[in-house]
Amino acid sequence: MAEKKLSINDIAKHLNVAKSTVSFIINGKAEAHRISKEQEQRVLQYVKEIGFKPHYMAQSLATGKSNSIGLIVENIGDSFFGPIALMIEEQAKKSGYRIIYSSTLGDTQAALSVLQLFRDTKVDGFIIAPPLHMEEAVQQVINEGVPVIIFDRTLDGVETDYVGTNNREMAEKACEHFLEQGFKEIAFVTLDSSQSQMQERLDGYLSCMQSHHRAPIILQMAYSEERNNRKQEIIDFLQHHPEVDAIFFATNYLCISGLEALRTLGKSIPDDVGVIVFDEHDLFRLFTPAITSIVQPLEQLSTKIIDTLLSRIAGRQTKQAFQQHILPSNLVVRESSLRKNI
Amino acid sequence: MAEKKLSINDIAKHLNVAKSTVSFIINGKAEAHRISKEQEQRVLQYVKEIGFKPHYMAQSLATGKSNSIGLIVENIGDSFFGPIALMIEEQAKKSGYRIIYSSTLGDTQAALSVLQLFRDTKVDGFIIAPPLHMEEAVQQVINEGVPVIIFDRTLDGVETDYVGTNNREMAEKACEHFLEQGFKEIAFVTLDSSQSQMQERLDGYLSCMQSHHRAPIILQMAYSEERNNRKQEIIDFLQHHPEVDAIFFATNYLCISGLEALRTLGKSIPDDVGVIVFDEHDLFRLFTPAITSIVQPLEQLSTKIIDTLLSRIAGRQTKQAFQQHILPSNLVVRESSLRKNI
DNA sequence: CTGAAAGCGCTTACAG
DNA sequence: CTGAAAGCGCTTACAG
Repeated sequence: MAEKKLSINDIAKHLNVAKSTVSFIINGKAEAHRISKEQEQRVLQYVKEIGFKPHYMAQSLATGKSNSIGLIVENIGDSFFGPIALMIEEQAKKSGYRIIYSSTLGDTQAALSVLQLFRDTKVDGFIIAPPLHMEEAVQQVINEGVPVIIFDRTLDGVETDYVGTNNREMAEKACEHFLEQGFKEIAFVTLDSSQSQMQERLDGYLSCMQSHHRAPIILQMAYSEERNNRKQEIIDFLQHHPEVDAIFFATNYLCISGLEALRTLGKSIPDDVGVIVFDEHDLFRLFTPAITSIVQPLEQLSTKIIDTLLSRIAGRQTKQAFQQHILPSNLVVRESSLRKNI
Repeated sequence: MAEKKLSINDIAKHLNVAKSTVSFIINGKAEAHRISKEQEQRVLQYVKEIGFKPHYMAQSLATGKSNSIGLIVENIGDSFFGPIALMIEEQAKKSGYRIIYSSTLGDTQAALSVLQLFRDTKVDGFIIAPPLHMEEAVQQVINEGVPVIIFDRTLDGVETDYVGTNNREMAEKACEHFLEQGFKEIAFVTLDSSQSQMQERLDGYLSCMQSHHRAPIILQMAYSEERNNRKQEIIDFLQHHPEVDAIFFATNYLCISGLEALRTLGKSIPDDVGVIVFDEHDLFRLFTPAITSIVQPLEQLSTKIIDTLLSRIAGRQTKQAFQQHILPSNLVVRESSLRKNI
């Protein structure tokens, strides 16, 4: 059954030409090497006939290119990273690149080891939403000349392209919106993470509270927490803070746990507690009441990420300075943040 | 900056030993080749010192192994495939395999071309949730001796391992549950796809209806349909079938569109219409009312898929017959399928 | 116990 | 216009 795979060598022999001639023709460099049209046709014809496909590994070894991109995200099964990964893949495919991915689940060790693995694989470029403490390792990759795009959260002191959203501004906007609607005691439920996007969201919240002379009420949780523990932790928090009449969740999964907690406590939204969440999810659109969300422009983000990377790989921008691309999100106001009787 | 990458050759030269000796030692075959402990220590020590990592591509080219697995799913951003991909990756990582993935979005052409791409990459094995008409291409891969695990839907006539769930049985069970709860006119909303898992779910529904002498009411939609069109199509369908008092959705995304449709129509669940859906989603747990779901054992499925594949790759099961692993799902009854006033 | 050599399948100066 | 040859970095019979 298993037909023997033919090589460029076999073709050369069969056709009585040099290996290099075949190689040139296959790679569309026939003209550049002034190979006769007849030769070219003959080879192309035969290549098609036997369905020859070059051996990627060999090609990679010889050229030093792998035609693959390493994608390192937090969780490929997440409603933020999943769709982004899908779109990035679609675009990469058009340019002939494969995606090798890995989910870190926020674990720095895991991220470091997969970064090493991908380096060994000689990926042509990286797209990374890094966990904490990746600065050094990522900088090293960049120093080796491999293009890296950082997204979703920045990496302090690392010089490379970044794509993200206006976290601080949107958080502030969400908070202001609560106040405009007459909510007074606004809690912020977030991760105990010093990742930049989390810090920015926190900053936005704090800044709003401060300028309105209100005391911040904050719950910070571990990323690794089990879903059930998260729910319980939120319940405890709310019981210790009965004054809270609005909650701003810093991520979609925190909000999901939060909605479970509110349900358990029998709190009604938005009458007892208003809700806003950073990031979108099918759940938030369809929940009763629908949840006000800060929606990131996933498609634009993906496009910007992959375009920037491909340009770097192609070397078109080698001299261009690294850029910070901030694509603004959108506050989609739904029922959960509207005071009915204002 | 970019330090020159050292090769096995450099090591050999530096240490004054043969390349092969270094290779053997690095690959733990020192003993088998009766290399002296001192040599081994000396080499290992130096390897560690300079942080040498073998070049994967070169290794692959020489051995014919790539240490990577091709994962082809419908949509990596989906709440079924996303989590499965995450778990498969976690497990594969432990055994030193990378995952290269691609989403087909149900498009056979896309799937064929990525299959070819992965073959050229010399992946060591495939995990595929195939779209239609992949029989021939997949069989060809198998014939070349590359292990393939098919999951979620079968491929007619293709001889290989399969991992899936008891679609037919669960669909029947869901339908029976509706009837027990006093629902009479049960509609089935599905894809117009002849994929096996869809057919099995349809069969289960039909069989239940038949044995209770009820006429089936079916809506079949295209996978490629835009979300908004899907919603509208469901609205039209329900308006043409005012008798419907329960809907069984064949997939999670169909149900999401369905919930939007019901909301637009102002129908209340379960009083006007009961709802059950095949597959789980955060939305279904937290929706008001919570939606009864058929929950697949994602973790078990992932484990079975990757274990089976790794065994095949290791050649441990070459002689073992191909197997059909059917892991049963669970009908999680929630509010949406309970008749309040029965 | 160890080393020289061929080979994996390609690319690319270089020489004619 | 075309071909012989070296090289990418590894592995693995084979010979001593």
